[in-house]
Amino acid sequence: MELLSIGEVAERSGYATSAIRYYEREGLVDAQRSAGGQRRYRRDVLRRLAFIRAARTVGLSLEEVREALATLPGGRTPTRADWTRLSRSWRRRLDEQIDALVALRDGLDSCIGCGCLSLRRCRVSNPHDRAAVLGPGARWLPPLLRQPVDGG
Amino acid sequence: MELLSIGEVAERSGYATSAIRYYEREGLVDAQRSAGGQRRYRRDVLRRLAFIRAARTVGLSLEEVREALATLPGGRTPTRADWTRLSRSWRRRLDEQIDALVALRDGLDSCIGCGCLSLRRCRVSNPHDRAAVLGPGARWLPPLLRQPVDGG
DNA sequence: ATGAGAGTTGAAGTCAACTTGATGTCAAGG
DNA sequence: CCTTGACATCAAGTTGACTTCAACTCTCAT
Repeated sequence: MELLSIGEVAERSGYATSAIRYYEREGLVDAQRSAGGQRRYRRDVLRRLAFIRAARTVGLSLEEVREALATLPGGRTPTRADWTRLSRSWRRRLDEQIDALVALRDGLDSCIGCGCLSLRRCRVSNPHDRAAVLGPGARWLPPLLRQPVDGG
Repeated sequence: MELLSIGEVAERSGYATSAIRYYEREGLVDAQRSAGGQRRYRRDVLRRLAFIRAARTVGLSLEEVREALATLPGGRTPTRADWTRLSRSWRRRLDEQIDALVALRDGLDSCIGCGCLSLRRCRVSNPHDRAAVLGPGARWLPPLLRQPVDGG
C-alpha cells in the first residue's frame, strides 16, 4: 500500500476524518488526490499529525501550531533537532502554567476560612488582584485568568 | 443609597453589565425592579458575584457554579463555613490540575531528543497513552486532555 | 457489474460564556 | 421641560476547533 486514504489516516492518527479535512482547509496538512478526487496521503502525514497533537496537548492553538510548523525548514519532516528546539519552548510554557496554578492554589489556601469573598481583600475573587496572583506569562489557563489586568 | 443600579454593581464587581444580565438569565443572580422597570440590587449581590468570580477563576463552569450555589442553604449569604466547605473541593480540583500538568511536563521531558513523534512510542503525541499521562481526574485542562480515552 | 461502505463538498451547527447591535424607555441635573 | 446618559429587551454575533448534514460520487470485493 503506497498512499493512505483519509480513513486509514484517521484510524492511525486518532483524528476524525472531519478534523483532518479541517486541518487541510487550515493549511496544516496537505494531500494528493486519487483519479476520482479522493484524498491520498503520504505516510509522513502521520508524523505531522502527531506533531500537531503533541502541540495541542501542550496547549498551543492551531494558529500557533501553524507558526511552529512554519519554523520547520522546507516542508521536510522535523528532525530530532527541530523537535528538541520546539520542546524547549513548550516546556517553558508548561512551567508557566504550573506556576500560575500553584500561585492560584496558594491564594486559595490563604482564603480558606478567612471570612473571605470581600471584593477588597480576597486574592481569588478580587478582579484587581488577578495579575498579582498570576504573573504576566500565563497562557491557556481558564479564560478568566487571561482577562486583561484592567478588567473591563 | 439603598439599592444599587446595574451600573454600580458592574463598577464594583468588575463584571460588565451584559455579563450581569446574562447571569440573571442563567439564574445565578437576581434583582428587584424599580418603578420604571430597571434592575435594583441589594448590596449582597456583590458577594454573590465575588463568589462566582472565585469559582470561575478556579475553573468551574457556570453550570457547576449554579450547582455550588444550590448547596448554599436557603438563599442566604454564604457563611464562613459554607465557603470553607467549597474551598476544600476547589483546592482538590486545583491539585488535580497541577498534577496533570506536571505529568504532562515530565512526559514532555522524556520526549526531548528521543527522536520522538512516533505514534507508537511517544507519550505526548500518542492518542492511546493520553489517559496514562493524565490519570482520571483532570478537569479543564486543554480540551484535548479531556477527550475520552478511546479517542474517537 | 453492483452494492455497500467510504469519500466528496459547502454550509450550517455546536459549545460556553458572553458581547454587540438595534431600537426604544427611564432618571436626573439644569 | 428637556436633554443626556444609563438602562431595557431580544436577537444575533463572537471565538476556536471542530462536527454534522444533505446530497452526491468513488472504490473495491464479490
